[in-house]
Amino acid sequence: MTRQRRVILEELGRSRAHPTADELYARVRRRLPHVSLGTVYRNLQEMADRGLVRRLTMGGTQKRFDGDASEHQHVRCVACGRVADAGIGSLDLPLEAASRASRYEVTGYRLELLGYCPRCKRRKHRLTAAHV
Amino acid sequence: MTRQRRVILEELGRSRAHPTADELYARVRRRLPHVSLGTVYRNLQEMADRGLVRRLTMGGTQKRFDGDASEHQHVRCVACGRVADAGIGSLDLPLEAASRASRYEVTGYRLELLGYCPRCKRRKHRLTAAHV
DNA sequence: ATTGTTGCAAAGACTTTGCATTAGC
DNA sequence: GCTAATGCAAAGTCTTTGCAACAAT
Repeated sequence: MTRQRRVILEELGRSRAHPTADELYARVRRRLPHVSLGTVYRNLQEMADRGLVRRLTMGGTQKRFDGDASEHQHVRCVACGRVADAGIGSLDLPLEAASRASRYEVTGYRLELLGYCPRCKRRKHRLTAAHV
Repeated sequence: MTRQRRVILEELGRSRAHPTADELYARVRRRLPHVSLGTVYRNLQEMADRGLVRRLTMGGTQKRFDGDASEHQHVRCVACGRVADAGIGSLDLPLEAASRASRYEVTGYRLELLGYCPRCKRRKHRLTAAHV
């Protein structure tokens, strides 16, 4: 447990914003100015493999990270890309039906809710390609 | 409507495999040996914007494309990355509840089912990072 | 002392783009 | 002939990695 790793975990845990690696890097850098992006990636990778944090594949081009590793769903703002907890837990999806129809053995799912964040709600800009 | 665009669309429509851009490129190349990857990307982008094809953000690192633009769900094999139609249409998810809990205006969702394809079903390898 | 981690920079993987040339209508 | 699309290659974006120096136990 190095200083870097501790600070990375702390900053991730403290953020409610599901930051991308470089957003987290910026935060960590305020406390450890000489930390490198590679270290941030390496630690996130490591901790995701151990199940301490979650790596989120949302619709944008960058991965996001969540200090809360428990099973829960997220909403992404299609206007600005912001991500938040959706406040709903696991769902009862027709995995059986999907298994039969696809001939796969369907064992789980990944869900991403889409919408407009409080800030973008009113002035709904056009979707920018970057976030779709 | 250029020759390239026609062939790209044809090959995408013909494939049931939800190919990545480079997989599609390989197929198109068999018919148009001098086509460039850039052209494939440009046309896929263009046609996705027009709603003629769908660009799928699955769990892997590459985007995949679907010649069937209608609303339907997909399954991805966590062992080999293969993608297939899940055989289920739209779902009735608690978008209202999510809206209230998150303060977003939740208007839609993106779902990806996970499992093992027929080929990988038996010898379930460990998940490779590339496809998770 | 040993082992794992860091910083740095370079390399990788995937996608987009500038530009002169060519094809479509 | 005019406009839009192509091929090529370079550039971009995000992420991973090799390696010598360094820190943790």
